[in-house]
Amino acid sequence: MKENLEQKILDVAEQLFIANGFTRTSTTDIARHVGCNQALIHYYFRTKENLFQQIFVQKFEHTLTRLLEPLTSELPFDEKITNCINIYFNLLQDNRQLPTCIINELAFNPERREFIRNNFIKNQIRQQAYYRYCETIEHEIQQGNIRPVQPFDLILNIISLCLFTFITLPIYTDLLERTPQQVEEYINHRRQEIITQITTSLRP
Amino acid sequence: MKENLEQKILDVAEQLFIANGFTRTSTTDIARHVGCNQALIHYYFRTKENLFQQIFVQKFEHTLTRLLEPLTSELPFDEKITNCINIYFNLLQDNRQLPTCIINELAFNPERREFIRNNFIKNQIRQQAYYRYCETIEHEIQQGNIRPVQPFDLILNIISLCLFTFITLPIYTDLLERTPQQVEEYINHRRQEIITQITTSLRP
DNA sequence: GTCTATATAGTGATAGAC
DNA sequence: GTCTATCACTATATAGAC
Repeated sequence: MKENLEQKILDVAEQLFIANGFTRTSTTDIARHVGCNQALIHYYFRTKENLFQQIFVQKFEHTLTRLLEPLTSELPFDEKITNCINIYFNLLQDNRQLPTCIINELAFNPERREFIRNNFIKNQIRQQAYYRYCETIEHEIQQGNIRPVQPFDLILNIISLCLFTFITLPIYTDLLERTPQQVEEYINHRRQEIITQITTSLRP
Repeated sequence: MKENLEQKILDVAEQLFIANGFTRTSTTDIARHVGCNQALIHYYFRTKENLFQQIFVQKFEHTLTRLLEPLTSELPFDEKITNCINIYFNLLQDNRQLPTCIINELAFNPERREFIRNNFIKNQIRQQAYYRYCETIEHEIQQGNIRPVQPFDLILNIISLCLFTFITLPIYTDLLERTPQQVEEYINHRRQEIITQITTSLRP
């Protein structure tokens, strides 16, 4: 039963950590949802911090990779941007609470930033992908296809607009009393608006 | 000493809550920073929740008002947008951790959204300011001065870009190992980029 | 590997002396 | 109004039986 239970703890913990954050999730909580004793959580992962970090690192790694993929696709440039935003939105629609959790942990916890800095920044494959993306942007600017913009700024603009939609989604839903269907419509509306917003802002 | 101490507790609590969030701040923490006993916090505010809510509501109210002000200024339209982003950036530079705290509390705590919904949404003065802003946008669109855009989307775009800069500021600083001076340069760079980004995206 | 029991520490909150 | 002492609770983590 070992393999199964360890994985189940990971799955349940992931769900609870993402939904409620690290401090709001207790090992007792996790155990109850798994259907086992609280001591077992510590048997497999020794500390709550270990358990969290394992999940966090895996999610972070995965997200970082997925973010860079659409930037280096072989599509023509204007389609590439649209494609990129669409992929981000698809990704976010399947992981609505993840960005809030990640940003939250990184914003409030210097040690977690320290950890990420030491383990993720110097990934060569990702760096190459990023350089390739930068070259594309500079090429498009030189060709006069888009306005002068720093590649890093463009990424920030896209991520800001996409992520913010989902970070504020519970707020939007509850404060404006939206039905689930209205929320889906809102997400797709924002998706289109952001595509328009980014592409029009890039015109030279 | 009453008046002074109560105010000092409020000040210290505000600082700690904004820096670390509600769950990460204990009343013992607050007392230690104030230089008094922990029981005193409860003497003045009875519960930690009370203390937090008092600060939170005041900050939220204040922020909401400040956000609407620049949208209804008497400036010509193109200056108005620039002015608006500049004011938001000034506001954020003086309250760098506030948006993370507010969004965090609202994102993870349904009761706090419920509370905000019941107490802040139906403010008549703010609603009038918002309607006035909407009319301006629609007028500019009809005149052909800007592209068709829903007023709510424009606000969301601006807020997304501005807030995200500050929400991710600790991450940017630590992960890329920026000096304080570099961080200030980055903020001002983003300020200019966002102004460019929004204004160019509005061209018809 | 899984359980019960427990050590240890921290929390928010209250009672009561001064 | 401010303090000490303490309660009731919850948390993480570990020891040890099975």
